[in-house]
Amino acid sequence: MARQLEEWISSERLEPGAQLPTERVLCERFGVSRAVIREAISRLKADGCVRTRQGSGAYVAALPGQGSFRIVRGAPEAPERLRREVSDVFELRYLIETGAAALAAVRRDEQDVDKMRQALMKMREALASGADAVADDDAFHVAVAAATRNPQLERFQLFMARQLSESRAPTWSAAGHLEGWAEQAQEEHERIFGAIAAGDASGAHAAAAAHLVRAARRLGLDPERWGAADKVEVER
Amino acid sequence: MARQLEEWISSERLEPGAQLPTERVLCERFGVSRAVIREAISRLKADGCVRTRQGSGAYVAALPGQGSFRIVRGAPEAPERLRREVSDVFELRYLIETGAAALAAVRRDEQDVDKMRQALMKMREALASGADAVADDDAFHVAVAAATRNPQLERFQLFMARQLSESRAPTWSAAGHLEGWAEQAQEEHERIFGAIAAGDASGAHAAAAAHLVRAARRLGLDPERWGAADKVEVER
DNA sequence: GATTCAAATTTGTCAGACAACTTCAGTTCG
DNA sequence: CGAACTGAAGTTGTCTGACAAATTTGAATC
Repeated sequence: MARQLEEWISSERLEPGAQLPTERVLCERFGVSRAVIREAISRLKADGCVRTRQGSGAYVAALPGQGSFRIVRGAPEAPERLRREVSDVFELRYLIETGAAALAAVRRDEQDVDKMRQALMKMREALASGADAVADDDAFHVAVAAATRNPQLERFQLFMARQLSESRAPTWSAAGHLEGWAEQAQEEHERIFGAIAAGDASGAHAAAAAHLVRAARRLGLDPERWGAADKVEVER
Repeated sequence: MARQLEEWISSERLEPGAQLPTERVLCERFGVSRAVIREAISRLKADGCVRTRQGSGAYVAALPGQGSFRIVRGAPEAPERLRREVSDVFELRYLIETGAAALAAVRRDEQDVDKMRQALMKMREALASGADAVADDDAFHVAVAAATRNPQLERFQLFMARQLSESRAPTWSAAGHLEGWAEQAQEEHERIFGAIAAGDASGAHAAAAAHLVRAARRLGLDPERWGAADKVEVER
């Protein structure tokens, strides 16, 4: 229902600042009661794209999707689109996580290192027993983000981890263990950890980059062109 | 009100899957009517951290803030916190936009270049007339993101631009013109544009980095430690 | 012990009412 | 004539009570 309203607003090309029809009008237009309209509007308010003023009306604050960032999933009937989306998200991860690893290497303290070590240990155990360690995989990457001392970065990593935890499933599945994917991922994690613990920013950057590229390959994606993003002249 | 409920859920340490109290109970607990509770819950549903099943109840789907990413603003009475937050967001921008510029240099087509050129021209005019060109500043950065051919990246840029358009205001204010900030920004933009148009990935990366560092300085932030994020060994 | 069925519970929706606030036209006064 | 005041109309915010739809629960039955 809120979805319908949102789409209607989009289709109506209401620009920011424009006033929405009154609740009563919307009730008639959609053939529902005021309570339903109000709940739909409150969802739009939560999304940040509508603001209301008592006694005045409801106004468009921003276009849908700009108030908050969320990863849109392609419909399940479009596997090609989904593949493309996952690939795009991985590229975004590449930009952020490689930089985050480098920052973590500079700013981490003993507590951060401990958290990473714990996650690594759990993954090592899972590796031996053939168990599933997706949660620990997530925890490791979140610990790295937390070590940057940048809460915004940490929250973004947390957010992406949740959106992408399915993408880690193949690595830790039965097939993943057999193929050696889990072992390979573990090795990559250890290398990232080592560089961060040693305070080696460029090493951490490189290790994170290698991890992401290989993770993408394990998912059957094509990360060949990402490299352009860090062809940097070392100026310092 | 929804904010209160969300904080209550956080403070209650309800884990994903846990059931919320019934609406009637929440009514008593908060001393409001069912309609208010329902609107608050519908906001939480929009945030993706609560799901409801008719006849059964409401359940925690994810911890608050993980369903969608949004930049939380510190309360206006805490300028120090706000400064820190803006600084953190700029660091995030640094990671993403420098990489985006490099990718754009590799993937841009003639249409992308046109859009950037147009935004630049408008800013140049604004520079001459002393006008405000925040919108064109936004448009330029969005055009760069669009040129990466990664819709996720573009949407993220769009999202951040909206959150941060206030941070561009000082540059284009009357004071900004007098201080030469607008002119300085224009120069930086031209350099980014030149590198992208020429297909020079590392140049675009460096130009974007310089722009962000200087923009941060114009806001009185301290971007000294960002550099760690791209101390990369050039391996290729 | 397993199944079936009805009652209780819970969310979803509807309708009407009033309070709080905004807007605007008409009125009044300087 | 202009400005300030006034009040009515319109709009959102909240409350109340009711019923529909779905789920859960528990007792009766086989």
